[in-house]
Amino acid sequence: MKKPLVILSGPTACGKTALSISLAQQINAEIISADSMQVYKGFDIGTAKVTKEEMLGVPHYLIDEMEPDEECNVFEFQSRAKHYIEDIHSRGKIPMIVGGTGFYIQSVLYDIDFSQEPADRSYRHQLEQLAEENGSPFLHEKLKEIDPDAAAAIHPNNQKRVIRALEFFHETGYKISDHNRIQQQKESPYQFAYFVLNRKRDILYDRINQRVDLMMKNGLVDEVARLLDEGCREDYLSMQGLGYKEIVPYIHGKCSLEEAADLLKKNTRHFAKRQITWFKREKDVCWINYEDFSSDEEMLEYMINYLKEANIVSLS
RNA sequence: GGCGACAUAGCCAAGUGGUAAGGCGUGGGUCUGCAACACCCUGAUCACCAGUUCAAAUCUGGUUGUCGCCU
Repeated sequence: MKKPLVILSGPTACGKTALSISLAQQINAEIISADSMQVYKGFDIGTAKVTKEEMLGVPHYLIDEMEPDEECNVFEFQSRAKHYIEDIHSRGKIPMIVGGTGFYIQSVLYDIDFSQEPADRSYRHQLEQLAEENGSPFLHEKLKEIDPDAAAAIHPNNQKRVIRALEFFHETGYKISDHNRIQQQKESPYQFAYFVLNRKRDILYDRINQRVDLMMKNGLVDEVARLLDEGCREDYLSMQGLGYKEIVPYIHGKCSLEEAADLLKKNTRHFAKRQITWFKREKDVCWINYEDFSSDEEMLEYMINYLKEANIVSLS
């Protein structure tokens, strides 16, 4: 029998955190965060990171695990998450992945194979140089020669993906389109339930706007200033997160506070929309539309019943 | 009441006779080692009516509305 795994995701600001803790308490689960930004130490207000108090004693992993100058990526996330899942299982508890980074969730849920040798950066830099000099479509032409399927699937303007496809071929000798095809057919090694919490669009957008206002009130600017003081550089991956890349220009006097806040709201709304698009094509998800329930208790009850039927928690 | 200006998609906005740029927002989508990333797609017949003309968002007259100035 496959081991159980519960996933709770959804767009930013939909209310995942509070729900996840209630659910974890009820089914005796421990939480693994699937959030590409909450892994960084010191990035608290802008990432709406769970506080110790909010955790109510539920163990959390993959939060505050990396330094701001380190670079998290799917592979890194996947290997750490797998390790925690195993550990939680070994103690007879249920691992619960909570967070909004769909790609990270996917990597663990389907145990996607990233096990090739880590990229030697020089080839990537070479390609970036080439793109710089000859334009992005030039690389796309090269990709067409070695992997027409990948070239057809990736837009010529999407330099990052074109480079990755080229890099993959360079490293492994295989076409990334073949690799992807195989990975897509994988079945999950887990007995899983994949909840996606969502709200009506206009309500979600309202919540996002209000949350940004709250972040500003709670000292987001101070947090960003402090990170800069501590030596965080603007080009760190960690500083590219929402709430950071918008505030830095304000601190450097390049825009007004209001402009920065408006931009942050807008970017966050766009992000939420992209997340929803991602979940729509993820198979086997159980949508939890907030408005369909008359209370949080009713919603929790529904989820627990679903888990029972899916044979993830035992009937009792 | 008089004079003047303006009236183009949800918003901003180009276009002054040949059959509607662009930006933003919105909506949809792609994604398999940077994913809170990167990338793609998405709309109007130009306030209304009448006229001039082969041809009008672009010219003329009227109507309505908005803004400004004047009494």
